[in-house]
Formats: sequence, C-alpha cells, structure tokens
Amino acid sequence: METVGQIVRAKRESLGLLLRQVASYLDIDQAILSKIERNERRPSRDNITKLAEILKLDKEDLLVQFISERIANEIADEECASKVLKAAELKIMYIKSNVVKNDL
Amino acid sequence: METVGQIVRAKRESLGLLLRQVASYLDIDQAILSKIERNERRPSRDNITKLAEILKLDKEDLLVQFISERIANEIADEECASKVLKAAELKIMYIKSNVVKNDL
DNA sequence: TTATATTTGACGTTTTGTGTCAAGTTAAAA
DNA sequence: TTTTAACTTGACACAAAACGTCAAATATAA
Repeated sequence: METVGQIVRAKRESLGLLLRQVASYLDIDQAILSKIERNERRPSRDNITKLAEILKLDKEDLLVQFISERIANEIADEECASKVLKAAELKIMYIKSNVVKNDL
Repeated sequence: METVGQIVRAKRESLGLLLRQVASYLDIDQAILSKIERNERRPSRDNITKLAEILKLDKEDLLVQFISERIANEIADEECASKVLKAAELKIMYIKSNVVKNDL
C-alpha cells in the first residue's frame, strides 16, 4: 500500500523534477520535502494542493490519501479501530444532516 | 446524537455526584470537568478511563465515542469524508495485517 | 575528483493540549 | 432577601508536538 510520500516521490522522479524545484514551488525548504517523501514529516494542506498541481496528480485523490493516512495512523493501534470508524461514519452523517437543516 | 460530554453529565447527575467529587477522582480541577461536559474541552485518555470507572460506564464504549467524535469533527467538513473513511479502513486492515506478519 | 542531489540533525518558533486559579453567575435554602 | 453551594468563565502557565531554517554529511554520477 502506497503512502502519500511514496506516491509523490515516484511521480516527481517520473517527471524528472528535483526536490529543489518542487520544494520551491511549494515554498518550503527541500529538507522538508525530502522528509515528506520519506514519511518523516506530514505535508500541510497547502503542500498537498501544490503537490497535486505541480505533479499533475488528482487533488482530491491525494487529499483522501493524506487524510485517511493520518486517521489510520491515529487509530490503527486501537483494539476498537473498526468500531471507531463505524461510529465516526454515523456521527458524520448526523453532523451533515444537521448542517443541511440549519442551512434551510 | 449524544456527545461524550452529554453522556458524562447525564450519568454523573443520575448518580448524584458533584463536579468536585468526580474531578477529584480524575485528579483534575473541576473547571476542566465542567468544560469537558459542555464540549469546550477534550478529555485526555486518562480522563476517559477514570470517568468510565467512577461513572460505571463501559470503558471501551466511552473510548469509541471519544475517538470517533474526534475523527468526525476532524473530517465532517470535508467534501470527501466518506471516501476518507473507506480509505482509512483499508489502510488499517493493511497495517494490522503487517503487524501480524512482523510478529511471527 | 568534482559537482549535483539528497539526507540528516541541531536549532528555533508557533501551536496545541493539559492543567491551575480566582472571580463571576445561578439557583435553591434559610 | 440574604446566604450558600454548585457550576461556569476567562486569564494564565507549562510541556509536548508541529513546523520550519540552515548547514554539514552522505550519496550518486560525470
């Protein structure tokens, strides 16, 4: 299973771009990008957006990868991880239905 | 849909316990407990454990409520929240299967 | 060897999480 | 209505985590 870091590195290399070039586009130090690609640092939301742009990746896909990776790491070591996901799904449905109501 | 705070407050009152008493058991100031019950503050992991003990609530249930509440709040405003949950589930299965392998 | 690309670690700043304390509010009993 | 007990609120403190810079170390390749 590919991490965001692995996806980014693979695509960057396949496009023949250097860390320096991509990092400059993201407006961060190349050290950070190096760490992001090796999963030592988490990208920011803005990093994700810009990475999708410059690497011609689908922005939503990359975002989903990114957020789900974060959540998975947060709860993977919980006994009750799968119960948590189911409960979270219900809560989200509940929250969204309220937003709609309140928007009327 | 009941929040952890609401669950705690309801159970504490039904047991006739004061903020002061429960807070002392948790080893925190009653101001924090007051805020936890009104969702102004998140309980720590230790708070959850002790709350389950003193309020005679099921510890795992309360923990699931707590973690799923956090996750739901994190991603409820994302367009792609449901994609994120599905992806997270896959990643968690993958992580857990690796843990097993590495434990052999 | 020289040059270029990447990695690493020491460091500093900002944000977040967890808590205290004391003053303010509310509501019921005296 | 005054007093008292329970709860709420906001200012503050502190430690841990997140986020970034920079320069030196290490690869990699001409």
